[in-house]
Formats: sequence, structure tokens, C-alpha cells
Amino acid sequence: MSKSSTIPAVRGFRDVLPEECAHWQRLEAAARDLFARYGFGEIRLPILERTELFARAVGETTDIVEKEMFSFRDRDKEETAVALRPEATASVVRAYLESGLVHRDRQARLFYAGPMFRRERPQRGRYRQFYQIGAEVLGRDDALADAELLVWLVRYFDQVGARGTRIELNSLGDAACRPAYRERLRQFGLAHLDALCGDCHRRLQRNPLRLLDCKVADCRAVIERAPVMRDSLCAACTAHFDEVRLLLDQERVPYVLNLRLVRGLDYYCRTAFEIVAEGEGLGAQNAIGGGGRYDGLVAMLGGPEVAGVGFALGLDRVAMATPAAKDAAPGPAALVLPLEPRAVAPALRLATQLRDEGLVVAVEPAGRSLKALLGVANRRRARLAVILGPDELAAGRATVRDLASSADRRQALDLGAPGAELARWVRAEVGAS
RNA sequence: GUGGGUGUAGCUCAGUUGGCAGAGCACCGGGUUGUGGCCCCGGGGGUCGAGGGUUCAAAUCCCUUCACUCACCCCA
Repeated sequence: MSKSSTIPAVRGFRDVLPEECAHWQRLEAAARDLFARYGFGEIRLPILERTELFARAVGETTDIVEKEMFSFRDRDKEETAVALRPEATASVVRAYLESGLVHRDRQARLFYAGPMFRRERPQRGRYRQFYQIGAEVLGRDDALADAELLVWLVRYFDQVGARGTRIELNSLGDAACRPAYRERLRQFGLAHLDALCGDCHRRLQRNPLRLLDCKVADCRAVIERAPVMRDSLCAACTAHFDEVRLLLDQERVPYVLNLRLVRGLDYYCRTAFEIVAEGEGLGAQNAIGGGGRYDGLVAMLGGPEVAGVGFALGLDRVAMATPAAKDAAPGPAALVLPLEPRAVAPALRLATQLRDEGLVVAVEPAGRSLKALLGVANRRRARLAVILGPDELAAGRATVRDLASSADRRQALDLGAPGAELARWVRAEVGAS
């Protein structure tokens, strides 16, 4: 007689329940609408890719690839290493090349929405399965493309009512100027080794740029004096960055320059940005979006030299930074209440007819007292209770009770009438109440 | 991966120096033969996160473990 135990969800994985889903759908609908206006088409991508794709695109030595991927071997002959995608840009570029989009029209404007997976330690706003909405512009190396994305983001946050969002902007340089800067920064770090924290020692080995955004006070004091990327940008990168900023200023896109902004994925170059949400209980995970330019990525993934720029929004976090609809979901227009088993079939008949006419209708099972059923109707916030008991069956007419006014329309609803007529009657009652 | 906090009813939480497992809300039923909300009465619900140990006796003390949570790290 042992009670079987429940099976919990996997660590870091969670359910998004209807109430929260309603909020998410609003956020997604707003994004789709705005994407359409900016000429983006949706792309639906696989959730599973070859591990190699991310290793090459995101970077072998990034945390994401080194220790955060859900990676395993498929049971095919080659035992292919596959992974749940930790991000989608690599997939978009893979699809762009594989589908031949690259040949049809070098420029592509694509958006996607869906779950990503990273095996990090869960915390508020950080889940092992999280959702991103993202956009990519392929085949465009001009500053206009970068600026358009940022304008999109500002319009989006405005549209969904995200409060306290801030765009942080930086330029990371390109293949011509970044390596030299990277080396200068590394040398600087080595020269101040004993003043830097343990994390920074590791960063120095793996990704010197990361020194720039260390949060330890002692490190920051040192980093203040470190060389700045902006002073190391080549002429082309400077010109590109200046034009992006000029366009943003023209469109009155508010942003703050953050010369210490670094992005974690290897493929970023030139424009890099992050959207940070202040307050609103996001905790430490307050980056609700991020993106930038990745001009070398297409070539890295085996394609021609094609530029690209894009962003991703963390839907879980955007949801936390935007107000959910305050008023609870409205109840059904009518709740049909069969008082006895004989009334069940007519109840379903009636409900189906009304639903076919577009009304929101619910039906309760028989077997409970009228009192109990009306209690249900009240809790569900139904507008009308449609009562089907012995009297109603005999008369062929349902009693309809208006839950707000407590007014009964006894012998009111002709069960033999066609659906459209029933619906018209119900609509009139609901509208009149 | 590292460090801190918290796990008791569906939810929010009490639970004394170790001594019968509790409250509020929610749910179900009754108070009214077929009329909801408010009120009154009653009821069902718990392996006290899990496993082990100490003890006559453990929700309480000890160890281990899991989950959640906050920060680091990382990132959306």
C-alpha cells in the first residue's frame, strides 16, 4: 500500500503555468508584430544540433561550450556528438548556409523564438531551460543594420511597458584591431597580477577581455587604469561605431556607453550591446537582452565572408521586467450546469452550439447540488449559469441565472433552438447585465 | 563549479528546554427538496523534503543527500 512518490521536474527546468503564459503570449505577439514591420521573417530551428556547431561558433574556450552544454552522443553509427542548443545564432547561420538562403539573397532578416539550454546553477532569472526571442540580419555590414536593431529594441520595450531598461553600448573592434588590444590588456593584467582576484587570474588565461567587467572592488581599481578598447579601434571600426551612434542619436535612442562591456561569446565584433533592467526584482540576473555584430561567424561556419548582426532577448527575464495584466482572466460567458446524469447530454449539446458560435462556455459534470454548482459558477466568474434540471428537461427550456444581478430567467433558453439563435440570446443577456 | 539562507497541509506560515501535528486561507459538505457570494457549523487532507544516527521519545539535536533561494561565476 505504499503511496508512490511524485517525480519532480529536472533541476533548473520549470513549468510556465497559464497565468504566466498569458503574459508571455502578449510579449511574443508584440515581438511578432514589430518584427513584421521591420521586415523580419520567422525561422523555426532545431533544438538539437551537432555539438561541433557550438564549439566552433560560440568558442571552444567559452564557459558555455566548456561546461554548460547538455551534450551527449546520439545512438547512430557515428555516435555523433549532439547538444541542446545553448543559443540560436549558430543555428540561424547554419540554416542560412544549409538552406541556400545565402545564395538566393545574401541579405536575410530572420527572427526566432524558443527554448535554449545551459547547464548553469539555477537562480532567479536563470534557468537551465530558458526562452529567447532573437533576430539576426545576415549580409549587412553597415551601421544602419545595427542601428535598426537597436531602434527595434527601444520600440519593443516601450510597447510592452518594460520599465527601467537601459541600453549599454560598446565596440569590441574587429579582426584587424581586437587581437592587438587583447594582447595589450593581457600584458597589463600580467603586470598587475598580484592586485587581481583569483577569477581574474583565470580570465587572463582564457579571455583577457573579461577582466574589464570584474565586480571585485580591488580589481576595478586596477582596471580603471587599463587600456580602453576605444583607443585601440582601427579607423574602420571607429567610423562604423560613430555612424551607429549618429543614427541612434537621430532616432533619439537612449543608450549609455559602457567601455567595459564585453560579450561572452567569441563571435562578437564591433558593435556590442546589452539591455539591463534596473530594479523590478531581477536580482543579479538583470541582463534581459544582448547582442552585437558577428562579421566573421558565417565564414567560421564554412560559408563565404558575410557579415551579420543580431540580438537575443531573455523572455523569462523580460517577463519579470514587464507588468503582467492586473485583472484576472475573465470567466466564461456561460457555465452550463447539469443537475442530474440525464441532463449531461443536453448540456454538452447546448455548450457545443454556443461554442460553435464563438462564445466561451464551460460545462460542469452532474452529481453535485445546485448550490454547489452555483458556487463553482461564482468562483469561475461566469457571467451566466445555465441550469439544466428535471424541470428544464421537461419544459425543453433551460433556466438562466445572471450571476451578477442574481436575476433568474426561468424557462428562458429554448433547448430546441438553433445554435445561432441561442448564441444571440446569450450575447444579449451578457451584454445587458 | 564556490559560499550563505530556507524546506512542516494545495498556499502563507506557527510549532517553547526533545514529549499526542497546528492556524489562517483554499477545498468539500451542511445550515435552504432547485439557487452562488457574506455569515455560522462540520469535514477531508501531512512519509514534518529524503536517508541515516543519538534518545525511552526527534518536526526539534547530529551526519549525509536533494530541492528551492540569494550572491559569486556566467549570461538572456
